[in-house]
Amino acid sequence: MLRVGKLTDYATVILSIMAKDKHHVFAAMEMAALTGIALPTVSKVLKILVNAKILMSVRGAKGGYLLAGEPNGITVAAIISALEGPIALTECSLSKQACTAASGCGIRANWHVINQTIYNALASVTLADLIKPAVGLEEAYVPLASLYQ
Amino acid sequence: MLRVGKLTDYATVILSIMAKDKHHVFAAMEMAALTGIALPTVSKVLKILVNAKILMSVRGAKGGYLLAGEPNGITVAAIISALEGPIALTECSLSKQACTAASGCGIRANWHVINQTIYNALASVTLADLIKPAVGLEEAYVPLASLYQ
DNA sequence: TTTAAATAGTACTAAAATAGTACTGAATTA
DNA sequence: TAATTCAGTACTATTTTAGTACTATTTAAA
Repeated sequence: MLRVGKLTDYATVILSIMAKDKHHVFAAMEMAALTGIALPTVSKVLKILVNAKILMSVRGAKGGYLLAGEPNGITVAAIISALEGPIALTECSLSKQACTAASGCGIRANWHVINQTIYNALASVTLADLIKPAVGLEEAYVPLASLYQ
Repeated sequence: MLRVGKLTDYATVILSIMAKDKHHVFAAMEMAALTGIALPTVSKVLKILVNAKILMSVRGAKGGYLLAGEPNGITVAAIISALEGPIALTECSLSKQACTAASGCGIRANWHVINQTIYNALASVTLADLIKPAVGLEEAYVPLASLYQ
């Protein structure tokens, strides 16, 4: 439901490995070996992360990649945005008159609130949190409905 | 980023229209006219919603569709699940030894927490909320990070 | 200075998911 | 019994995503 692509998944794994050894410069091939992901694919993900300024790259022999900042400054929202593109909700696919007449627009405004809320939530979790041991699921409850009361 | 398909979008529009006129039996063709969505597509969405027990159907002449329950009992999570299938996170796409060795698994557990949290949040919003006027964005802040402290 | 190692960028191909359509069958009402 | 309307299935086309290939550029070391 919250569909994130495989590349995003790869990115979190790659970044987590880097976060645990912050000053090590990882070559793409090294990362491919560590994760089991094919080299061209790892390479693609790494390039995307550099463009998003989440990673820095060092070119030439002995080059590679390393985190551009501290793990607690890299948010999950930033990682997802880098891989999945700008946060685009479903754009209005109804004709404008149908939208207004059929009361679709008000719904969409509410959708936007929900999506923004979820984005904010993801922006509050960082790579540093991600490499901590997982918390218990029973604690993971955020009542979004309170926004509507 | 939180990508929901077009059909899910259609579903929210359709359900909102129905929620505003709870006892009216809407024929598929009527709904197509109201929304501007092509009849076969509306029909497809309606059938899916019936299977998910979000809608009831009345067959035969003068038949159609209507809500199976009260708007405040139909959650956004239920609507999304109906259209997008069971909430499937990205399944582990790394080899098992790489996963364990490369510390990917701990990350995935954290992913699961985040996804579950977002699901819970969506489960707290109902169709009744969705047809209310939208709330201001500045209020829409849910600090997920608190889970990690 | 040359060679090897490594990233940068672009473009392409293949596979998967999604959206939309068509058609046949079954139920209900008039 | 005829007309209306939903039920179900299967199919096709489109779009998105994943993955690959290739060339250029940069840097370290021999």
